[in-house]
Amino acid sequence: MPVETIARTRAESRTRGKAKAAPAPALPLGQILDGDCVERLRELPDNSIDLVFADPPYNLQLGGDLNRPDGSHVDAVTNDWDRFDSFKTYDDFSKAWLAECRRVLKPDGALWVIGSYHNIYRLGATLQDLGFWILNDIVWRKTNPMPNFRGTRFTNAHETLIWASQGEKAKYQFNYRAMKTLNDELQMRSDWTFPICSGGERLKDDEGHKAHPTQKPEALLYRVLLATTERGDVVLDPFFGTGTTGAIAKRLGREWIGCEREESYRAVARARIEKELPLDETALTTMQSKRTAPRVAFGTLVEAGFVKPGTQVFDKKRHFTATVRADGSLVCDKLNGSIHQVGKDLQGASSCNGWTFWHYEDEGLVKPLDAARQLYLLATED
Amino acid sequence: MPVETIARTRAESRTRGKAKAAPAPALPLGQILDGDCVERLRELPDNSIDLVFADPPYNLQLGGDLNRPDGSHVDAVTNDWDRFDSFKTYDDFSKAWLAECRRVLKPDGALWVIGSYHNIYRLGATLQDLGFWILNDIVWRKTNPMPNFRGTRFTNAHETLIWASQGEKAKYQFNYRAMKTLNDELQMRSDWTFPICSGGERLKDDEGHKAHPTQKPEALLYRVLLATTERGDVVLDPFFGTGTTGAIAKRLGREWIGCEREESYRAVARARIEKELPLDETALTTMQSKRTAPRVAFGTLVEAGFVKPGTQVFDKKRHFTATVRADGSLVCDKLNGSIHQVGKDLQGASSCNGWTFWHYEDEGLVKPLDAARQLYLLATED
DNA sequence: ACCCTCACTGAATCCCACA
DNA sequence: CTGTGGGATTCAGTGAGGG
Repeated sequence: MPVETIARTRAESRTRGKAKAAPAPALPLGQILDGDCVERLRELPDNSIDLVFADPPYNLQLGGDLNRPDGSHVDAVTNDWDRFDSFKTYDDFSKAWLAECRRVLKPDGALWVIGSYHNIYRLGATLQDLGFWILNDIVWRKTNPMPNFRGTRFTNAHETLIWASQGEKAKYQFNYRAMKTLNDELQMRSDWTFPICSGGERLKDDEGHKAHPTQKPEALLYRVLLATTERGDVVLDPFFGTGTTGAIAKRLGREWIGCEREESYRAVARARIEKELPLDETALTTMQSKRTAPRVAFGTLVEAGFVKPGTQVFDKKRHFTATVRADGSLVCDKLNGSIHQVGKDLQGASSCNGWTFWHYEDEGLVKPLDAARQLYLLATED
Repeated sequence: MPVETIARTRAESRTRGKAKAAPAPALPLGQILDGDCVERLRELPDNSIDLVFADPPYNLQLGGDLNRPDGSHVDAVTNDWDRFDSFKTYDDFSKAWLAECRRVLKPDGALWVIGSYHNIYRLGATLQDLGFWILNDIVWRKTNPMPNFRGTRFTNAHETLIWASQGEKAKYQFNYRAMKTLNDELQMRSDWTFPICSGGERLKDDEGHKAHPTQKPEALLYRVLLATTERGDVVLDPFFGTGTTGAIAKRLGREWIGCEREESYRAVARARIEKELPLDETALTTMQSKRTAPRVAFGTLVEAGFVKPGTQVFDKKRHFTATVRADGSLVCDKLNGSIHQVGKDLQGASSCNGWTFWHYEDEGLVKPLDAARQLYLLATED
């Protein structure tokens, strides 16, 4: 059975009953609602949202100041919006906004929440109490977490996301194939590894201070939206902050609605999303492709002329350089083998994704081999 | 200095107030209590346990004859449970055994629970409600999880552990230095990677079927006990299963108590622990934190001639220079006081560790004062 | 251009013995 | 109980600046 047919059959068999072409006109798409999210959500119609992504206050309850061993001061989250008197207060708050989310979500919609050990057990229990059905919990492993400066506990190196449907029997969107492709043809697991949001991605105010204390990395939202929405879906973020959800939704061709109480955050988010450009049709189609993306061997790209034998490939820091041979193997000094094998041996690592490890130059730009694979997939699709 | 001596000295200097040498005679050390854990825990004295490790069941239908804490009978299979009823029952059950654990734990004891997204949010919220204070949550990343065969969700590749103390202000045992050593001199993080329990480690019955459906890997218990107990501590496991906790406790020189309702599991556990051999003294000695080392006043080093009065000391960048006086105080311009005080004032910092801040020259080499302290400790041991 | 050093930073429930 | 003060404690990354 041709893969395309399989895919179309699956698409046709879906019964989420979305009306993509004509979303309810009342929805304030592409807007950041101003004010308390529970109140503003009340104004939205029932059954109108495809996905909620929520990054609520964590209720950190920090003690005194904290200094690094070098004496410098740690800039902690001490904002008013993160202060709650008790678990009861926090649970009541959670129940209120989760219940509104549940109402505005379509029956086949789904919800993501993110938190740390301070609040995630409250949130998880509350959403279960409300009838949400947990599909997975996801661990975001930080490659560069803040250390535990006093040596008192384990380094808190992860945050937790919960993905839940409207109920045990409810349908939900999961783009299995897109996730498997993204993960080099292995099933996407429940542990995701990303750096924290820093560098150029971290939004700053005019004085160079971070615009928001807890800005999330775009890669996280990218994966969430790619995994659990379709093009044109409406994504709601009740704690919009500086608008990472909106920016990535726009990039991926999804509609979005945000709620945010702080005008300073809203202003940053508006400017940011304004600048964001949607990916073009072809890129989105590839990513979203309903056909089963065939597994592509590197050798196929060489065969097809997308990578020429003799091409020099190198890692990002140009510590290693290898040469592509006609059969799709690499050679570097005395080592030779697949792109994965050689990358692994050179680094002395236990494994290596050659698609992302090796790079080549194309029109003066350095690109990962994976870019060639995408081009190939684009060209051979029809 | 032999490590044993260090360890003994440090252990003696600790003030957690344990009575290691003579644990309460009533404790059934090295025994697997037969029956419902809530009932059997009631027979244990208050404040007698150092650590609880619990791997509670979440498929409550396993037992078949489940009783609510109020005594009413629940037939999980035939009763038409609604969601609320089922969560309520599970939460009541959790509350019952967690409360008993809380009672038998010493004030400075701690608790571990392990679970998956099915039950961990209930457990985490319940233990918080009871007053336990979460110290970390830990993600066990499985190197070889069961794939999601139907491609409907992310591969569920982890389980979650929660580590909690008796309360916000309560003390707890954390062997920071041992963990850092175990992790190649980097702080141990909150994500741990282990394979699932399989191969020779997986206990089988006579017919080759696995003896217990959820046997945990020994490596997991090894790290838990190494991190949060001392030698001689009493570890309680209320859901003992095939006794991984007991086996590793015995191996690591910890005392243990188990509860298990199923005779078949108890039999497997007894045989297993019987065969387990404790590690010897030398192997059990772990890296100790400086925090537990005997305290040496800087003046003692001056008295003992390890640092001569009049010695010039300076910070690493030689921004500051001070002179050692006969009483072990430093003087620099108009400032004088302890090595810590002067370092602190000179930098305008909130605190300063003079041992590592100040340096001196010895045979042409620049060394921190801490080097002199180490020499003194070596020379004066025993 | 490249390398090296230094300064800075990130959702953090972050000390403890002794007087 | 509180207050005092000794002194233990950090990883990956970005970016600026100098050589």
